[in-house]
Amino acid sequence: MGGRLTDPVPPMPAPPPPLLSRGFFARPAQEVAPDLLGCLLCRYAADGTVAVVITETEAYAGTADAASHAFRGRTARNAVMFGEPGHAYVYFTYGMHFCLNLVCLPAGTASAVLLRAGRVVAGGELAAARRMAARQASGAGQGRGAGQGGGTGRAARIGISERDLARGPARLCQSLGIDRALDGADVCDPASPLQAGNRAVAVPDVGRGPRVGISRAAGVPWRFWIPGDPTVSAYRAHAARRGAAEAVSVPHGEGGTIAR
DNA sequence: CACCCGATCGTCT
DNA sequence: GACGATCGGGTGC
Repeated sequence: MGGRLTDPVPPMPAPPPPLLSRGFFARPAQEVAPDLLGCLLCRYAADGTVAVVITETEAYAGTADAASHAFRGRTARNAVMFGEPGHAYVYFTYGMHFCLNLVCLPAGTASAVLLRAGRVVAGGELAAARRMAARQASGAGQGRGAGQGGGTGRAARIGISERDLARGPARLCQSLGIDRALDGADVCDPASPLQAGNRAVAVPDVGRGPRVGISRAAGVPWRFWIPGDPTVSAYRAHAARRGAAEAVSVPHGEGGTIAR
């Protein structure tokens, strides 16, 4: 599907609510993360606009945080995290997914907030189309898809519920059409393809608990969410390494540095 | 509903 | 040469 080159570019909607300031992001990630709940995230693209209200976030404290991509210092991949606050740090993971972070603290320090989930409030159809395309592209299920509904199989069924459009960090990126091309985008710039706006909904309460899917610093409660919101993703502990021997003792006393 | 597993490849050891 | 800041489908209780 998708637009033809002759399709007119949709007009940019009126500017979203006041954008978040650079100063908003120039704070520790663990302070910014809960404050981002309820805020808007708008993605402007040639094929349309999609906006979400942020419902779940996680803070990563850079070189001081063993779970952060910046823990071991600056590399080509995480360079944006060491730059100005208010920019997008987008990374590719598991060979097929993208995740979006917003950089915190002044340049020179690496810190960021991972956006784990959102509620789509504009551009739902486009978001659903992107989600479907992504699922199809990754060869959903056991190949063989072509056999049955193949040829005419178009939109006969709606495979994605509204709540699942941006439920999870990779799904959120799919719905918003975010990939590495947006690494470094300034979300405080009104001319940017990705912008973050002030709170669009009240957030009377904030849930807090351990971050999802990490193996190091697994107990640190730096995940934040809007309690009761159905778009918040499910908690998953880090997957145990398959094939890894269980009782293997550390060959060379790693010391007692294992924080549990 | 709670696990379990495979897909897939860039990044860092 | 492992190991992921994941997702979706499958199995089993």
